[in-house]
Amino acid sequence: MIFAICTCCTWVIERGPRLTTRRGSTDVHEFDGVFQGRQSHYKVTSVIGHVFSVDFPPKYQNWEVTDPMDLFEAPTVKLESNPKIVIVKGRIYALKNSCHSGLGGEPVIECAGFDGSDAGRRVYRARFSSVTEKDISKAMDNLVKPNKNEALAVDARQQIDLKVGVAFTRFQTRYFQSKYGNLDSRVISYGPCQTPTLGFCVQRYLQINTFKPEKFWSLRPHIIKDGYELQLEWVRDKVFDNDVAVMFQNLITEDGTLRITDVSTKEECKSRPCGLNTVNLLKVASSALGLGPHTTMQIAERLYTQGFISYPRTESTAYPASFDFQGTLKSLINNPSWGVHVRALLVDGFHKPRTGTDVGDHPPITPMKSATEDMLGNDAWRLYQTKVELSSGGELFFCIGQHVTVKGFTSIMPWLAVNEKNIPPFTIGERIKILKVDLYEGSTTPPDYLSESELISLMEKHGIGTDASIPVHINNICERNYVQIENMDTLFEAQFSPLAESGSLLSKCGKCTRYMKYISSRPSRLFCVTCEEVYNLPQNGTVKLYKELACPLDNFELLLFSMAGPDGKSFPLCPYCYNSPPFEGIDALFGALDLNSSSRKPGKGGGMPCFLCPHPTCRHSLIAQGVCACPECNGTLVLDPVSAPKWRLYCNMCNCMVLLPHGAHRISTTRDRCPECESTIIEVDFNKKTTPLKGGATLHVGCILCDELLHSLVEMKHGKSFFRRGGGRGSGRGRGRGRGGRRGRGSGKYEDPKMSFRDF
DNA sequence: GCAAGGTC
Repeated sequence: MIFAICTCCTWVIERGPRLTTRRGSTDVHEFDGVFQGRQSHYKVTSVIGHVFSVDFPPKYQNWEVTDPMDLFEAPTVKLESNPKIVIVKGRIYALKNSCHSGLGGEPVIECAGFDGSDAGRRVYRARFSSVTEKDISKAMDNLVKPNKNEALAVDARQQIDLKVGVAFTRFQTRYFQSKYGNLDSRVISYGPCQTPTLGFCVQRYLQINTFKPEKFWSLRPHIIKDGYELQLEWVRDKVFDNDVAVMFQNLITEDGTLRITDVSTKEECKSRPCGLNTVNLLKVASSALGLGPHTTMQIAERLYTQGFISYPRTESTAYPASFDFQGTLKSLINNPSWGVHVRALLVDGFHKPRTGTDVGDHPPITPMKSATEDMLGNDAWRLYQTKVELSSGGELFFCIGQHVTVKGFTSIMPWLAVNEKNIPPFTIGERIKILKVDLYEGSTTPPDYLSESELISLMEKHGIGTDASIPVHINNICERNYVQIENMDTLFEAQFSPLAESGSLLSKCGKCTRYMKYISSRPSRLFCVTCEEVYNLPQNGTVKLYKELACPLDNFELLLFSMAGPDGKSFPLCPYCYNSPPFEGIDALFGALDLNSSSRKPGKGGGMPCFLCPHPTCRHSLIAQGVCACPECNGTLVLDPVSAPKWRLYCNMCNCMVLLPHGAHRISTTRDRCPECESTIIEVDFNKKTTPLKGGATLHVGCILCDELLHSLVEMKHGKSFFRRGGGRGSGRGRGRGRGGRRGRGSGKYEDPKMSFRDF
C-alpha cells in the first residue's frame, strides 16, 4: 500500500509506528498496520506541490510567429512541475491524497503508474481537514473513490487560465508597447487574479484623484471641571454650512453654560482573538510590522521549516475540537517574554480562542516551539466606560471617559490595547460654565492610498487568489512596474494640491506648451499635468510669472522668484533649467551656493537660476546681467531686474549687495565692457525730477567702478568693501575684474563660458 | 517575456 500525501502532512506520519524510511527526493516511510481489517504493509510517501503544470507545446512559445487568437484553439500539454522529483511507483492498493483538495488526487494516481483500469487494484481517497491521529483515523475509516469530475473541473480551469492569460498578455503587451515609448515594463500581463488586484489599487487612485474636498465646521466647547480641562464632542459632529455653524456658536455663547443631562456608565468587553490564518498574518505583518506579503511568507516558511510555527498556509481561523492546546502551551512554558503568562494559563485554566471558521485545510497558525508570538488568550479584556451628555443653547454634546479594569489578553497583545482617558465625576442637572466655544473649520479629505493590508482584505473578500498566491500577485504588480510607490506619491501629491485652493495655473511647459500647475504647499513646486512631470522650485519666497518670457533653451516660461524679506533677492529662473542645468559642471561650480538646500536633491536639480546661466545671448543670463566681480567672494554681482525704484546689484553666490542710484527710471546692462576694468557698462535713465545730470539730462552710460558719477551714487550693503577709497583706478581694476576677468576663477573648468556652449 | 496555484 502506498500513501501519497503532501509534504506538510508527513510529520504526522513520522510520529507513527515507522519501521523504515527510504530517503529520496521524496521519502518513503514503511510500517506494518491494519487496513480494512487486514494486516497490511504501509508505504507512505509525499508529493510536493502540484505534480503537473499545463502549458502550450513548443511551437506556440514564439511570440513572433504565433497569433494570440490561435492560442484559444491550440493544444495544451501537461508537464511535470518538478522533473527532479521521482514519484515512487509500485503496487498500489489504496492511495490517499493530501489534505489539499486543490492538489487533486488524479495527478498523483496517474503519476504512480495506475490508470484506474487495472483489475484488482483499488484506489481510494481519504479526506481530512487536520493532521491529527483522530482525523486521519476517521478519514481512513471513510475512504471514498476519486472523483473524475473533480479532476476534469480542475483541468478545465487550468486551460481557461492558461489560454486567456497567455493570449491576452501577449496581445496587450505588443499593443501597449507599440503605442507608448516610455512604457517601463517588459510585459503587461493579464490574469483573473492579478488584473483585479491591480484594479483595486487603480480604483482607489481614481477615487482619490477625483475627490473634491468640502468645507465643514464643528463646534468644540471647552470646560474646566475639577481641574480637568475638557473639550466636548458635538452630537451633530459637523455641519457643512458656515452660517449655520456660526448661528449655533452664537446660541451656545449666549447661553454660556452647559447642563449635564445624563451620566451613564457601561462595561464593555473586548473579545479575545480567534486563530490566525494566512491572510490575517499577512495583514498584521503589513500594517503593524511593515513587512510585505512576499517577505512575510518567506519568513513564515523559514519559521515553519525550523519548527517554530505550524504550517503557515491555511484559511482556517478555528482550531479543530481535537487540538492539543495543553501540549502547545507546555512547549512555551519557558519563554522569557510570555512564559509567565503561559504558566498562569496552565495553572488557572484557559479559554480556547474565539471560534473562527474551519474551512478544512489546516489548523490556524500556531507556535510550536518557544520563540514566536503566542496568539492564545484567556480572559477577555474588559473595558469600563463612562459617557457624559451635556446640552447648551439647545445643542447636545458629550464626553467619554475610558478606564481599563482588567487587561486580559492585551497583556501579551499590547498593540490591541486602548488608551485610558480620565474624566472627573459629573452629576445630572449640574451646570458648568463654558470656557470658550471653538468653531473648528475643516475640509473633507479623500481616503488614503490603498494599504497593503486593505488590498489583501479586498482580495480575500472578492476571492482573488489563495492564501499561497496572494503574495505572488502583489509581488508581480510591483516587480513588473505596474505600480511604483515612490513615483505615485509624487504624482498624487502634485495632482491633489491643485484641487485645493492653493493650486493654480502658473506658466507654460516648454514640452507640451500647456499651463503647468503651481503647488504652493511646501515644498512648493510646478507640476505639468500633461507630461506628468514635477519641477522643484526655490523655497522660502514667492514665485510669479516673469513677463511671459520664455527660456531660449527649452521654451519653458520664465518665473520670477523673490526671496522673503526687504533685502530679498529677486531673480528669474527657467523651471526646466533649474531642475536640469543644461551646462555640464554648473552644479559643481556653483556647489557652494545655497539658494534652496531643502528642495535640492543630491545629484539632481542643482538649482540653476538664470543668474548662473552662461548663455551668451539670452538677456537674462549671467553673461547679460552680470556686472562685475563680487568683492567678497568668487561670485558675480548681477543686476536685480525688478528692483526698481531701489535698483541694486546682488551677488549670485553670497549676501553681498550694492545699492544703485535710487529713483532711476530704468537701469539696464549693455553689451559693452569698461576698457579699464572689464566690468559691464550700465545704462541709467534718471528720473527727470531728481536727475543729478547737468541741464536736466536723464540718460547716463558708464562703469560703476570707474565712472566718477556712478561711483559716487552707489552704496555697499552686506559687505565690507567695494570701491577703491580715494585711490586710483588700479585698485578698482584689481578688485573688479569684470565679467571677462572673473571667468578664470574656481576650478578653471569655466575658463570661458562660450567654450562650454559646444552643445548649444 | 505569458495564466493560476502549489511549494522550496
